[in-house]
Amino acid sequence: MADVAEKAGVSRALVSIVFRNQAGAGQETRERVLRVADEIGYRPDSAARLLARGRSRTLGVMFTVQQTFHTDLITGIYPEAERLGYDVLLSGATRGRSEVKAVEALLSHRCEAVILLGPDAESAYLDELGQRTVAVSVSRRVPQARVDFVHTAEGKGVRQAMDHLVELGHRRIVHIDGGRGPGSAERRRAYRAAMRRHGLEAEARVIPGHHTEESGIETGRLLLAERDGGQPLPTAVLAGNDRCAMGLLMALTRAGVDVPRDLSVVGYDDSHLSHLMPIGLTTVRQDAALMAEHAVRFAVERLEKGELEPREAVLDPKLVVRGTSGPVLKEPGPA
Amino acid sequence: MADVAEKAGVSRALVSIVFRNQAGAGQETRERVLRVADEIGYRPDSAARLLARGRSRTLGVMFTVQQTFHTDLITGIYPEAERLGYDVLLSGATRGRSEVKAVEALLSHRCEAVILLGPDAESAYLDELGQRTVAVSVSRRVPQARVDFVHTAEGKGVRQAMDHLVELGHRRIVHIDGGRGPGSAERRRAYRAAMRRHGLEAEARVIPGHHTEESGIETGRLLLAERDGGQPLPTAVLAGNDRCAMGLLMALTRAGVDVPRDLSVVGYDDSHLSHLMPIGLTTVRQDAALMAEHAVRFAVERLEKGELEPREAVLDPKLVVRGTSGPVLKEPGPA
DNA sequence: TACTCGAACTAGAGCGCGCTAGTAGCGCGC
DNA sequence: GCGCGCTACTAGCGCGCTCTAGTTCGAGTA
Repeated sequence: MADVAEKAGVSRALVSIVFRNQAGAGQETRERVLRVADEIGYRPDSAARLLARGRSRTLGVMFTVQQTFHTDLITGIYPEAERLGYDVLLSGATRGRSEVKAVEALLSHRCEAVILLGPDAESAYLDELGQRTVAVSVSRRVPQARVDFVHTAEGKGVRQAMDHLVELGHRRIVHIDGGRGPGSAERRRAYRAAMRRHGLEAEARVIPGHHTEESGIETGRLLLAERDGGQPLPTAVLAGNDRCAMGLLMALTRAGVDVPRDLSVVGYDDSHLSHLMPIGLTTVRQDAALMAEHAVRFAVERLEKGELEPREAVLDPKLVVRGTSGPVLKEPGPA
Repeated sequence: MADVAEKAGVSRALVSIVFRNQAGAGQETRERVLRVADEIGYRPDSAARLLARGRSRTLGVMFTVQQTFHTDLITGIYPEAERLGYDVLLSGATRGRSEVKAVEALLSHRCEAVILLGPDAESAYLDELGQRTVAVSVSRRVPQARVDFVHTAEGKGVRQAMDHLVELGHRRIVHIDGGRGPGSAERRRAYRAAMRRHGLEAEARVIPGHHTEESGIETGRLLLAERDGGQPLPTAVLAGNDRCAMGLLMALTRAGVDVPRDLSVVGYDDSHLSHLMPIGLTTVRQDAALMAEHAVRFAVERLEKGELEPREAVLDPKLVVRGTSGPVLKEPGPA
């Protein structure tokens, strides 16, 4: 910085002003400083900057590396953060790297707030985190903790999906749940409620699963095995999320089951995977861009408006009917 | 820090020593300092630490948000970096956020080196980057640039795949390439060479594509349309990567084409997607963990051993035969 | 006793910025 | 001619830490 100042024939302070885009520098000087900086290859050192300023204007984002929906969220976080003048740091949780570790990395890099995408950590930890810093949880509700919360109205989404299936004549509708994954409990509950509401209580069946392709495949195998054992296939499956639905589809299609003729499949998320299949996945759309926007805004507002109470944003999901759901054919007689 | 020092009755320097776990402090004092720090809730400020130390011991990783193989690499980068005592910062390129922007973010956060996963930026930029800092390119060869390079021997991988297919009796083998994606040029060249070597020059056909599922689906549609127009399907397809192979599989399976009976498909990468399909994707395995390890090690060694020349690591790919490749049935007569 | 030596500790400069308080120069109105 | 306000710029302190070059002190050695 001193070099730039000298070479441009100004003081360091002026260079600082130029780089902060602040008033107080002539147009001509401004250009000269920028040109010289470019020549030298100078770039403001954010460590020093944030030390001097006392603020880092940086948001940390914790995500799970393999979750495709998280990448959709990240795609939405960047522009909104930039719009509000914040930097974004990513930290991934992987098999060998726990969420806690990922979050600690963010904090030690001086993030002012952390945005947690579908966190799976214990609520006690999340609460403590919320006390220590500004935290936003996306998708995962943490009832007692001091964290903002952004999610879609899971119940509403499931209800729409179920109404859609029932309208198509489905009765044997199975739900693969997402274990203790974010949103799973709500979806499970809504599924049960919908079955009850449609008088299908007796048919209700929740198969334990996860939010992964593997889980879908496993369930597919299970259902096929049952069929081969004489038990009829369900006519529709409501999967825990799109990845699970994808796995299921692969397993079933592979075994000659025609989707949606023999069986309808509905996913959840509308992650970018959903468009991929030639016939498209019928799914409950969570607006990732909008969720990301809310998460960023919550964090920034808490940072800038002092001690706000944590808030909650509930977005409306929307059923997107594509090719994997269709009317029930004639019910085959009891096997 | 000054508070801690005062309350513990020592100098700030001593507190610094304790927190850096350095020699030069008595056991008793050490404990007292730590206890006091805990009471006050003191945490060393990494910004100041970084500024004072002049080194951040942080590696920046630029990746493309939707590329599943990148997530495999990231999973491998974390543990190796930790082992060598380095922090990792992630920065994603997305639709609205160019690679350049992602890299600049890393640099301004004081990363000492950047690891670029399958970079797509112009070589001029990469070279400039290599001059300015320690840079490692994974998968993408940048001939003239001052960057380390980690990749798999693309030619070898393709050759193995092609030998496998030819051995199974395939002759009409088509290659969907990856455009100007990392490794694509090498794979394309190796495909052509293999066809020539097997005397199949006349059958060689490269269909332009990308490293995405969409591209596979599109190609699937194209091939099906050609079939419906009277032209026979190829008997095998070598896709540009796994994602492309996946898209292709979905399109074909969906249309009633039996893989591998009617057509064999081979992918590239062995990303975690490959295991997913019930029959498994035959693919060329790139060892993500090993690649990640090399990339990290290159970066760290260049950082610590002064002005080393950029190096290149070529790993051996390995054909993984799973369920999507099989022997050619009787060749149907000319349509 | 006089010294050496190492362990335990301290003073204080400096890392690269931002920011406050200031100065220089200039056109303006009265 | 004077004060006024405005723009363009500068001096220099301080952010919270690390690190070098010390100082102090007690034990060991001749």
